[in-house]
Formats: sequence, structure tokens, C-alpha cells
Amino acid sequence: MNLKTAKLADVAKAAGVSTSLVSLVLSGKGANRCSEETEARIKAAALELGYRANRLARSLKEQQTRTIGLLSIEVATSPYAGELLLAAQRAARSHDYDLFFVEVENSEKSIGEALELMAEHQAVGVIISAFFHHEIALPDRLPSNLVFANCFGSRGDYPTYVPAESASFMQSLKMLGIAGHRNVAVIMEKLPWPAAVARTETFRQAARQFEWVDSANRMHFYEDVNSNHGYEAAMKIMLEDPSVTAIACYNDRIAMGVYQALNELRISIPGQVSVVAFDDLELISGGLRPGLTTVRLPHYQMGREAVERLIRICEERDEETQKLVEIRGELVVRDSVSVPRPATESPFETSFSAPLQEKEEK
Amino acid sequence: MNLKTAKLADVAKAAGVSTSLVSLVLSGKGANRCSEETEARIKAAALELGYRANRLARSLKEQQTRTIGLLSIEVATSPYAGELLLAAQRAARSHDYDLFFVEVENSEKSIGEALELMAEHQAVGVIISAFFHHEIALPDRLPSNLVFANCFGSRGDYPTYVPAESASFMQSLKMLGIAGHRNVAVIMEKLPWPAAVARTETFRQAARQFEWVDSANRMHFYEDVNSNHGYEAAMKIMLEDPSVTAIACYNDRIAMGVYQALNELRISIPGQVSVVAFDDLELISGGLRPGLTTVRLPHYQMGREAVERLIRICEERDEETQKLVEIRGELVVRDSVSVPRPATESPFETSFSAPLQEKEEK
DNA sequence: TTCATCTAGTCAAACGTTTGATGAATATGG
DNA sequence: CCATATTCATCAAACGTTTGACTAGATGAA
Repeated sequence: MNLKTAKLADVAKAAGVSTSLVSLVLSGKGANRCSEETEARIKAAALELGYRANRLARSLKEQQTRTIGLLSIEVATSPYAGELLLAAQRAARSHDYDLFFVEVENSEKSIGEALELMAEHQAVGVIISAFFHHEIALPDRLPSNLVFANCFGSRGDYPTYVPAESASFMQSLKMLGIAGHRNVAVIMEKLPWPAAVARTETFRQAARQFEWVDSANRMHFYEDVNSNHGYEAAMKIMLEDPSVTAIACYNDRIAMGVYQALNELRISIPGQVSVVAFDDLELISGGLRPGLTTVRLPHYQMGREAVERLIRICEERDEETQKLVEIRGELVVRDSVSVPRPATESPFETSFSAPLQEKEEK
Repeated sequence: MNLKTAKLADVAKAAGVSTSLVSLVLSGKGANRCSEETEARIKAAALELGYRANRLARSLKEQQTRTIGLLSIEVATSPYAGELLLAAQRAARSHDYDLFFVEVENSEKSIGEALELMAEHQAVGVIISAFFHHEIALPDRLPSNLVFANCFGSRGDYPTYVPAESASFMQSLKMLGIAGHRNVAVIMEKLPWPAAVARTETFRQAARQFEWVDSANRMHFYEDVNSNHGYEAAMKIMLEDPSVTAIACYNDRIAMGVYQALNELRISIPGQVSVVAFDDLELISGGLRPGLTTVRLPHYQMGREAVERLIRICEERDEETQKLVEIRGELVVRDSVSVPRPATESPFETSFSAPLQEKEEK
């Protein structure tokens, strides 16, 4: 593209041979089809002219591209979910495939158009990925080589890579259980996303397993949870139910609000109350003091695995029969969990007045 | 890709005409080359067979693609910088261009390889973008149609879209100045990134303009600033220099640490101390209480403008002569700034013991 | 009638690459 | 010295599309 790049014919002319021979030599396929001397001459000419194969022509001839379409639904804008994209791109490159990227809104129509576009570009396969784990409504015409990452399709039976919500969240909860906490509250998303449903059930399970006290009344639900909800909930929990020694959060954002509330109440983390969460948005989990113990969403792995599977499928060497693959997130242990304070001790530091009157507007 | 898609010849056969005519009709170029009846028949056949043009063949014939290469250096992994990617993709689509995405590490070699790859794919132009504003070492061979977004090249004179560091940061500082603050401290990055150099100078300028007191001694530098530095610095500032009424931060991460320090010291924001920052990482700026007043980095605009410029260049209708375009970030006013407290008042709330002894290890 | 113009299409070459079929020298074996 | 094998290389068709050149027949004007 610099200046019009040289083509096969140019190299052939420079080396004084036919285009066929140049093609054969440069692709390494014509093992013994010419003398070493000619081969060297061809390679020298190609280098000299800065020859680069035209992939359009090659793919047209071969009736086969090495392009993978990456259809992303709100991935690009979400913090760190770009890791999925990065992983996908790296996995593709490492197998000499290229990524054709289209970000669309979550509508059947947009997705359909994006898929058509990928078909026009002769993509050999498509990854559909989304920013958070949910169902995607699919159009009628679907490519046969299709893999989902961090979401799943409304129909069809395609390989699907999603976070192992339950097993992952359980790691956080187990941390509290093993540390000896019995009075654990949870702040949870109310909307029925797969993540919310699974994590809610996981909390119930942990409560049974570790014999957590009064757990049914210690589940606090909010719609569209954010850090403000975390703040509100933590305030409520500590003021109305001060025997709680640990708070589990649906995600890091909530934990951020929880930290702020506890900070205001002068309840130390983890000295008085332990906190765990989910997501590992480094901006939050690494930025909070003390560092937040949380579960890292397997964005990178989902991106990589999905692409590798897709490539195996495209090359017809996919021996895996399992369609739904759940990937467990890694527990990132920082400093927000310790053993529970003695049951008799108040969470409020003694050197300060009762927290109630500290509540101030803004 | 579903089942092998129909080609021109298939449609032609179905409609009982030549491939030429189908091509002409479907592209709308053969204005009066056939009867309306035939035209309808062709279109019906195309629809029936689900015909989609093969872009490889088309581009090969036309000697021209509509593909833009997006070379990204650490963009995908950084929080919210994916907006640049999103904007680029949207801008490209809106002009019927497609995005070929490659993420690479910041080395001359990787960048060179990525550029070659894009050349092989016959990209008509390339965007080079980076996660944060800095210089990129470039390889020898460069495409002629090249635009930089959020970074700039080590050589060549290519259109370049970067944040207007100084004008943007000045908006934050002006907010403090206009509110009447005279005792302002700043926590700044020490490493000589363009952003750091510019923002440091901007602070000096604001200090002169608003006659800030003792400003030279109120600049606190850290290498590779993070929220811990923000915490440390704010602690130091408030304990050693308590007449400070406002803290300006190099970025949101620092502000996060500052909030934590002030919270621990029970200094209210913005009642006792105002805080401003830079970046607008929504996770932080929207998650903190009170919301952080900060300047939003123009990721979206840089992505969009860079692509639009590139397309104009590719289509040889770029009339702009200016190479370096600085885009001003938008001031996002939340609740972390108010008028300064009276000069006589201590920043520490009176109901608590002196803050010094509150310092505790972990 | 004769020539020009219009209508409704078709033809064929080309884009740059790949690859099976082909062929001309040269070497080897009997 | 002839037959066969080996070495080194070329030919030509094909991938699916686009488009300028062409044409057969109909209509119109002089």
C-alpha cells in the first residue's frame, strides 16, 4: 500500500522466471521444482521488490479465507471486557487467522446484518461475544461455524463458553466460610440475569454448607446494582444488623460502595468486617484499600478458548462433543478477608461516637 | 457461509440471463440496460437464493477494498479505551468501510508486521491507536494513508488526533479557581509522558492566573502514579499542609486514593476539601461518593475523527491541512467541588480526635 | 428505402493467485 | 544407442466479479 506493492508477475519478471515458479517457491510448496540457484534468485527478487501476497486473490483462488468474524455486543465499551477481544485476536493470530471485527447493538436485525457482512467477507467462522453473560436473540440465517463467548444463543446448539458462575462465586464464599464467618450478608442483583440467578443460589448453598446464621434475611436485592446500592445496603446492614462480620457482593462495583459505607462508619476492613466480591475490575479491586479479594471473570480464557474451538471446527478437527463449557474464574486474594472478630465485639470502633448521628446529607 | 452461498452465475441461471446483467442490475449501475420485467425477475431470483456478493472477488476486480486496518497498541485491555475502538468501528461502518483489527505490543517489529499484514489484506488505510497518549516508534515501511489516534508517530507527518491535554486539564483547574480556591495542591505523574508534561505546565499556568498560594511547593510528583500514591500524597498534604482547600489529581485513579485518605481523615469532600481529576473512568468517577468532577478523555471523538479523516484521505477529498488535531475533553461536573471553607477553619471535623494518631498500619 | 438511434441484452477480458498437466533437457541403466 | 527416470521449469485454467465493447432487433427520420 505504500507505493503499489509488487505482484507475483513483477517478481517473476525480475527473476526471469514464470509466475508459477515464484508462487511455488515463495509458498514453499514446490519442494524440488527448481534449482537452488533459481530459488535464491527468486527469493532475492521478492525481497528486493518487497513482495507481499495479495490475500484477496489467494483466498479467491483457494476458495478459503483465514478470516474469523468477531461479532461483539457492547464488548468494546465495557471496562476490561476488551480482554476478551485481545485474547481472541491473539489466539487467531497464533494460528495465522485474522480478525474481522464488528461491534453491534443487541438486536436481531443488527446481528443479522453483521453476520451477512461477515459472510460477504467469506469469514470461515464467527464468534459472537457479549459484555455480560446473557442470552442473545438470533436471526434466521446463521453460519454453521459459530461459537459463543460470554453469552449464549436463543436457539441452535453451538459451542458456548461462559463463566462458571456458581463454582466461581463459591470460591469467594468458601474463603469466608473457611475463615470462620457465620454471620454473612450478601448484596445481590435482583434482575434475573444468569449471573444473578446462579450467584444467588450459590450463596444459599454456601449458607447451608457453612451453617451461616439467618442467611435468608441477610440477602439484600437491588435492581441494576451499582456502587450506590452497595453503599446503601452496607449502611443498612451494619446499622440494623451489626452482628454481621462479612459482606459478599454481587460484583466489585457494589464492593466499592460497601467500602465507602464502612469507611464512613469507621468499620475497618477486614478487621471488623470482611468483604468479597466478583469481577476483579482491577481499577476497583486494586484501587481500594485494602485490596479487594474477588473472583476474576475469565474474559481472557473465554476469548481464547472460543477462538481455538472455532478454528478446530473450521479445520474439521474438533473432537470435543461438549457444547456448553463453563470456565471457572480465578480467586484473586487481596486483603479484604480475615477471621471474624469475636462475637461479643461491636463492629464500630470504640473511640468514636455512635454511628447513627454521623449520617449526613451529601 | 451457511450453506455455500449463491454466486452471480447461480442467480443468472435462475433468472435466465447473463451474469453481466445480474451484476449490473444488482449494483444499480445498469440504469437502462434492461426491461423492468427482467430487472424484477433478477431481483427476485437474487432474494430467493439469498445472494450475497463475494467481496474478495469484487475487490480483486475493482483493485480497491473498503477495509481499514486498525492497529491498536494496548487499547483493548485498558478500561474504557475500547470506546476508541467502538467509535472507529461505527465511523467506518457508517461510510460502508470495514475494520480489520490487530492489537500489537509497542515494538517497531510488531507494528511493522501488523502493517504488512494489513497491506496483504489490501487495506486502503490504517489507523494506529494507543491506550495512552505517547510516541510510537515506527518501522521503515509505512502506508501512505495513515492516521494516528491517541498517540503520535516517531517520524513522518501524518494526521494525528490526540487529547488537548492542557486545555482539558485547565477546565478542571479553572473550576477550582473560579470557585475561589487559593490553596491548591496537585498530585502529578513524574515520568515525562506528554500528558504529564502538559498537565504540570497547565497547573503552573493556573497557579499564576488564579494567584494560588505557594503553588511551587504544593506539587507532589510520583512515578507511575496509582491510587496508593494518591492516598499517600493526600495524607501527606493534609497532615503537613492543612491549609490546602483543594486537590487536583493527574488522573481518576489518584483521586480514588485521595478520597480514601480524606475519608479516613474524616475530611469531607467537597465540604472541607474539593477534588478534581482527569480521565473520567466511569467506574471510578461515578462510583465514588460524592461523584468526582473530572475531565473526560475524548476517546470516542479521537476514534471517530481519525477514521473520518482517514476515509477522506483515501477518497482523496481531504481538504484539511492541519496535521496535529487536539481534541478537548469535556468537563464532567459531579459533586466533588464547592467553594473553599473559611480560611480559619481546620479541615478536620471537630468532633474527632486529632488525626495524627489515627494512622494505623494496615 | 436507407441510415441512424434506441432498447435489451451478451461477450470477454481482467484482477492476482494457485496448481495439475505438460514438456524440454539432462542423467541413468541396460 | 535407446528407453526410462529425474530435474527444472512453463502453461493454462480457474476462483467470482466488473465493465467497456459489442450486437440483434425494433423504431424513427429523411
